[in-house]
Amino acid sequence: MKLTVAEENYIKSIYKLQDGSTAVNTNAIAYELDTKPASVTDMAKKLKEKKLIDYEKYQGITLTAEGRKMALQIVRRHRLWECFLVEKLSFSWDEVHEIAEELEHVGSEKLVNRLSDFLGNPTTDPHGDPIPDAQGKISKSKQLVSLDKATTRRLEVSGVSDQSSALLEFLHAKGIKLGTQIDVIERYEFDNSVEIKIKNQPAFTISEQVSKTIMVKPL
Amino acid sequence: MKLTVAEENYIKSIYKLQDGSTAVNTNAIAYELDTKPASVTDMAKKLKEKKLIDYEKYQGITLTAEGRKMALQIVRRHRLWECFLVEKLSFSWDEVHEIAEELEHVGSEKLVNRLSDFLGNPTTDPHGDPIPDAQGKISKSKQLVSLDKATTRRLEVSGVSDQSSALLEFLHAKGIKLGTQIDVIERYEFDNSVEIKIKNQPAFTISEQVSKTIMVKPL
DNA sequence: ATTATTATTTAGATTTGTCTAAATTATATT
DNA sequence: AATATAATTTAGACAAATCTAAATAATAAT
Repeated sequence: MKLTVAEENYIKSIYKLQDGSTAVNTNAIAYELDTKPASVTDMAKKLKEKKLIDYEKYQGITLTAEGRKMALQIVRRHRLWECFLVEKLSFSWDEVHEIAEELEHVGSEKLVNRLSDFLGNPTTDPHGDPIPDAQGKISKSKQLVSLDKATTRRLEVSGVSDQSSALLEFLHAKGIKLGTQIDVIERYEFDNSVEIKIKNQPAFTISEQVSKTIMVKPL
Repeated sequence: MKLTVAEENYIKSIYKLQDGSTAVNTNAIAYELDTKPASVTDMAKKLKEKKLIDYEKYQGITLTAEGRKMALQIVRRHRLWECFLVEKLSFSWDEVHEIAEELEHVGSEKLVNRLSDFLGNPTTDPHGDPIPDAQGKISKSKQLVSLDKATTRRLEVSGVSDQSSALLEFLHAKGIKLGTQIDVIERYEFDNSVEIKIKNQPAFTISEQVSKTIMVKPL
């Protein structure tokens, strides 16, 4: 079944918000897609008609198996294009999201699979998020910890859990990117800020807000 | 100015049909875009409003300077993606048009220019058509002859002037692709068919209809 | 020059995706 | 439990892009 761009964006948002098996509520989707709750209700009826979501009035939304399959395809396309943009076209980490947002809707099965081959069938995108394979299999989570919860001194940046341009630009400016090694100098309890150091740079402090979004693995 | 996909497709068709300075008529555009003349009239009003075309009732359509600029950008994007698909993702000559038709509407200046760099700034696409540069400069024509008008025996295929899948598949099946060397064995006057030979293959005959679409350069 | 034919436009309707404002249902608070 | 607040849905409207059918203009043929 061929979906419109709008339908794909709804499916993607529902997938993103539906963590585990929680039903997603109208307001959250509206906020995520920068639209109005009433529009979400309208679209919910269409997607239910197409059997991509389960939906009963006032009861929230969950993806059907079919819907989840579609979502994973879209996520796959998005993340593969992000890889392409970063690795082949030398875009920086923080520039790719919006462009991939457009490219992900180009729907040729063959194109996606060839692109994947061309990139060497990567399993994670430049933000550290896993890429579903052609069958829709995806490694469950990043199995990473956010910087504010990490327990070791020396860490490697493996992703960010927020993709707003504002944040990505901030990280870019600070020289924090995928693979960057970080030493935790100090944690300040009064505001949960963290002082960190990246090699060849003076130490600096980041807020709790930011440290919550930086996903790291211990080294 | 950001255009919708529909608007871009109209601009592209008008550019394609408006050879030299001829005004393009409603019916031709409708046929090209597989739509109805009435829809063309509707869109013509919008595009005139946006100053992309000159249009007076019953007088046909021509692009303004601004419209031509847009058209060249779209053509550039289309042809660069075709290069990418053929050269990097190993698509065959006859598969790329439809996919590029979708990719061409992804509108990031930076993306197109990076893509061009990545491909080594090619000047012609896999069909032999010239690619406009970032400033919209394009080498006027293919300066090639169609096979039915060629005068020399030995030729090299440099493009096709028709991009219907039917034709491209036919050529693919016959082993005729960009760069293929052809020897003209015989021309039959009664139906203008041409007997040709490709190395390592038995000779075969193609109709006038087909030979008119194959663009060649003498060797 | 009149008529026939073809091209083009208008008028009114449809679909998709959206919106606002009002009504309804669910949830939280006292 | 009654009421306030928040979430959700309905109803009715709108813009974009399209369509059909009818009307009008341009062109060709007699």
